[in-house]
Amino acid sequence: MNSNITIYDVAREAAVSMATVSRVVNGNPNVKPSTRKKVQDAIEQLGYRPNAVARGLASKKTTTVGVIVPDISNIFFADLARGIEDVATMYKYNIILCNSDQNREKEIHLLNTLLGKQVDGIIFMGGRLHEDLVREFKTSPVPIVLAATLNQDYDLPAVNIDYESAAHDAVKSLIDRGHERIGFITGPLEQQINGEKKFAGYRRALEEANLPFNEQNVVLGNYTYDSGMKAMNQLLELGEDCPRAIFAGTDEMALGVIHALQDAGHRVPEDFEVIGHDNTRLATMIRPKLTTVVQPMYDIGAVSMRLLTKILNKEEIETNDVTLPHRIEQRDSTRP
Amino acid sequence: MNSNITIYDVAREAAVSMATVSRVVNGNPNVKPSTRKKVQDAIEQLGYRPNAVARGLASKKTTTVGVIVPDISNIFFADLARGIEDVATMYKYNIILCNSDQNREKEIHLLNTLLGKQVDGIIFMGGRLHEDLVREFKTSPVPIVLAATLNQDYDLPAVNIDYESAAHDAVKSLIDRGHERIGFITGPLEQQINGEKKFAGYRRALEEANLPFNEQNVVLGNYTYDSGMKAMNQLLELGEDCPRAIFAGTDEMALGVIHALQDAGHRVPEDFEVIGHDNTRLATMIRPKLTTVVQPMYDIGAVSMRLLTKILNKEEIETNDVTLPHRIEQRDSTRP
DNA sequence: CCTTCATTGTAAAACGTTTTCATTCGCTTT
DNA sequence: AAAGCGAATGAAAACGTTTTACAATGAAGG
Repeated sequence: MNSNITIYDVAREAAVSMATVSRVVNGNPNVKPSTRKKVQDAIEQLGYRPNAVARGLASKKTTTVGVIVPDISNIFFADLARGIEDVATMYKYNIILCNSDQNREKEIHLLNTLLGKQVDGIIFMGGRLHEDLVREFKTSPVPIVLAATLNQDYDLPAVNIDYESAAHDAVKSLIDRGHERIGFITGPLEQQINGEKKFAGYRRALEEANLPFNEQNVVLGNYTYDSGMKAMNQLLELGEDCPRAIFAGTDEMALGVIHALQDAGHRVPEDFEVIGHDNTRLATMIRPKLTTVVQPMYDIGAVSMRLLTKILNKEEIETNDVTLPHRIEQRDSTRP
Repeated sequence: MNSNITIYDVAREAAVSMATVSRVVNGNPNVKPSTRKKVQDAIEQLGYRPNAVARGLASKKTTTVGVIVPDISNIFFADLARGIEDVATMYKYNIILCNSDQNREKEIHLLNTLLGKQVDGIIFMGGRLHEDLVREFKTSPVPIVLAATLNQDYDLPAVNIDYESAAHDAVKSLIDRGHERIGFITGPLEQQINGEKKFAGYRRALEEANLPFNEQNVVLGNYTYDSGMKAMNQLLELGEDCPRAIFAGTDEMALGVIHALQDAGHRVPEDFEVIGHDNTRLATMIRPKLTTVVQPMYDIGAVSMRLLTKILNKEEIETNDVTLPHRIEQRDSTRP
């Protein structure tokens, strides 16, 4: 309809130059009110809609940022993405969303695609940061911030919670309830967040209570419900030695744990206590409701995007590496 | 690093014209192999990365499509989005993702933003299509396809399942089990999908079985878990008259229903049978596992995007209005 | 009434591609 | 050897903005 009408048409209609039209479109104050009015009327009349691509070329700003997540259909990243999008909207940015499936080559490819599209910045989420990816990040022509993603050297802008401490708190709360054997169902240990952080927190809590670490109590999952069930069933095979308190690395796995337990005829929290991690909406959609570590995904997304805007605007920044607070939400999968 | 090097630099380095560089970058066959090689080497050497914005301006194609969803943090739309993104990637498109919150003004605003960004097409999801939005859609300079979204006149490209029939089947299966009072927990009736389709299916199933329609058996929810609980509790207040079979408009509400029932000391499926709708991943994350109508969200997304690419490529199209099959996934919230 | 300095407006040069059209090149064909 | 022809290349004009460098206008100061 109006997609073929240009700034030049508006200029002609309003009998001014295109620079003037550009000024009014961009809110430049150096335009006489009467002229502004004239131009606005012309815009209205013609149904003019500025071409963002041309604008991007001329100004070298696209008001678009790239977002790379492992998988948007994962409730966890979906929440994060929503946080990002909300503050992006607030600052007039749009989001190009990409799924990486945590695949290193895809990640690099997506990064290059996004840079080719001239995004003004990028927000990245991923489990493991390969060195070559980090290298690319560091030489990127636009700022990149990590959301809920650790990098070895902590020298990239990032927003996280303190995973070590969160895991520690969760496990300690279980210990404080009198448990001596604590199961830990974790995601892949290659991922720093599991292997270095949550796991360390688990061990620290044990040590502080002078409890022995027993390898058979930690079992690997892959974040999914099914893997949580499977992991719990594996623990149950320990028989007498099976831990009666479980800390699961994600809520979804925790649900699997609880159902595996219930399917085997056990009661939660009477026979077994379980704590999850993330506080996704799932946590309240199960009976018993899940006690869980709250990782504020939405906030992490929002703060990441805000941090990115700060960098883009060259605002003063206290710290590049922000740590958001966590806490444990007490529900019914642990005893009061 | 390389973001300032242009096609012109490559041309100089390879001692050819920029037109030739453009040719090799775009895979134009009319380039002598030796020249092609020379250019590719220069590209490699300089780390040249084509500027998609300039490209978009010159070619009037951005290989970007806009996606408008009510709320990406909703598992339902997240799945859909993943389907869209996957086939978009397949066809070398990127996705600009926007949340509308089903807000009419936001929807219109987003549409205009996307058109301003010169997307090649748009995929839209939303509950209710206001007339002015439909008008904008019809005059849009780029194709728009509706995903899991109805429009009154069925004259826009769209991908859906047959909601009326799906609801009918669900309710009929309940009737076939001997129920005479069937509860229907629905989303807002202004939304065509509920008010016209699912509701109609519900009534048709009743009629076909010569069962009376009773208004008190249908109660409104807003798609959320909590609203499902609340709705069920409201039904329970009917006491003796409370239906013992419930059809819930979404899985999430169905979970709420089941938990409301369990919290009140009832057993599912022994005392009450429940059928959900959508078959989100939630369906298997509850005990009893949820019997539900499967609406293939991922597929709807994927097919929508595929349809869009067909339109963009001017491929032959059988029909603009595609209906995907549905079925009922039998699980444990209904008796065998 | 003439300077001088803001204030507004203009013209034109970027921005980095694609694309059109013309030209040149390297071979056959005659 | 000339002509012809398709393939390969190049020159330059879009594409629709922003931005820069100026010019014109008008008001204020002397």
